[in-house]
Amino acid sequence: MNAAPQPLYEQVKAYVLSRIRSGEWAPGARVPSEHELTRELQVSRMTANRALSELMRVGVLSRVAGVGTFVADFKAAGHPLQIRNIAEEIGSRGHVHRSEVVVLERIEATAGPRERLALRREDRHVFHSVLVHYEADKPLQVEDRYVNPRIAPDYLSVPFARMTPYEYLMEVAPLQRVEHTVRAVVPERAIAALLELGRDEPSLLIERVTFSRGERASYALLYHPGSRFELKGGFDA
Amino acid sequence: MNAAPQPLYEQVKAYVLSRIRSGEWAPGARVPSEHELTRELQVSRMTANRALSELMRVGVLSRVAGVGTFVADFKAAGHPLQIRNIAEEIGSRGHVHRSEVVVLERIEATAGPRERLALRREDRHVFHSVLVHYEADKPLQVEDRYVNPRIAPDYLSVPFARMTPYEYLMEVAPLQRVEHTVRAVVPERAIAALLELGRDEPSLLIERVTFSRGERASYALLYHPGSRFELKGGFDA
DNA sequence: AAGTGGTCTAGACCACTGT
DNA sequence: CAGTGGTCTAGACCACTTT
Repeated sequence: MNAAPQPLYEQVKAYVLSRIRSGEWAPGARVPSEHELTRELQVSRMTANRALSELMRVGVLSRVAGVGTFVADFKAAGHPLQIRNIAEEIGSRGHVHRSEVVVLERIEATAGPRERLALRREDRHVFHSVLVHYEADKPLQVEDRYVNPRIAPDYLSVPFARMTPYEYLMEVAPLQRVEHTVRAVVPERAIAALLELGRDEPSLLIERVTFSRGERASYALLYHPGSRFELKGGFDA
Repeated sequence: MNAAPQPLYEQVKAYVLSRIRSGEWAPGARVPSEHELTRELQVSRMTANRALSELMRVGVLSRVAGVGTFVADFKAAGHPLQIRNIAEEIGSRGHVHRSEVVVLERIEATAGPRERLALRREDRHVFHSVLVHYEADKPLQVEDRYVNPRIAPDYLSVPFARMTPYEYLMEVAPLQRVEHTVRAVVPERAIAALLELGRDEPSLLIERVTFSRGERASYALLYHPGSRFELKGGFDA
């Protein structure tokens, strides 16, 4: 995987993340202090500090000066300014990602995908997949995706048990541009059921069109439970 | 060496940012190396490193080991979540903006604003305003805002018939940083009524904290009708 | 060879928290 | 009071790039 050894602080991060992932350190639990890590892992305090600080920055840990470091209560948060692989995002929060394929098919292109993928008249079909992504066994995203067959002709035979559609598309089609729209909606019943939402519970919907090699590669509707998902961002003026 | 209010590395960041803002260091220009900053600003190399690394992380600088540090090229595409004045935004769509003040008061700080504005113990009160912004006579945003009195002591006497809270705050407090969170919610009844929403209609909620002069200036809850509002963005990879 | 950023150490002082 | 995280220093070694 990576011939070069990881930096020490990355090893410390991995150590902490693995303990969180295994459930050994549950949300709210106390994490060893910098001083303790210094002794346990034979690293300097600055190195322990860097590891814990970075994990705090990405929301995995919560630190209070004078008190200690704790596993953060998890609240799923995506970054509106980045496109991230949801599997990676969940992993970086110290949780297990799992996905289920609900639909994987080739269909006649309907108006919505047709328009957003800017299909030509002779393109009659598109690939269509619906997956549910789970974070710690709770549904976090329903991914309703339409794929341009010109870009990914082998889409139907991708082993989605082992990789996400996002990962596959990144492999076969260099990402050029992304456009997205964020809305609050009450999803239709089928989507709500997959997200295990109650009646009239709101959902954060991200509509995303990706471009590759000058063409529209994929059009995805990403539904998230309003109660468990938020987009975070920030910037300096 | 450090009796200043801001940490040293923040001062170094401010130093670099001010030179970039003034145009002295244009995009692509070389920024002093860590070693040079060490001499120029009388800080240790680790401190200079932290400042430059953090500025790289947020996209202001670009660093290449063995080469140097440079001012990053501006991104061609805008951020999906820009801070915009809602009055301007509505105006740019060719519609009439109008707003109504529902609440304008000084209240005892409760836990939410207290935490998000990082108020000190001696700060007991905050300013609180609720406005409804209309686009072509339809409510587009309910702005529920808490303001740090240290930053805007005259907030209660601002003529909000003529300017938005956003405009006023931009005048009295230079905007330094913004953090926001986007969620899909069903708003409480009072908010829903102001937005003229039906029961269980979803709303896109933007929570926004603004920073000025190193302090948290304002904390706003911006509710939008899910059926009539969306956030759009895009960028090139 | 000289300069750069990336990392790491072993100390240090501080403000704050809990007991 | 002892423990915590936040910050800071003055060194150090490394891999890398440019001259």
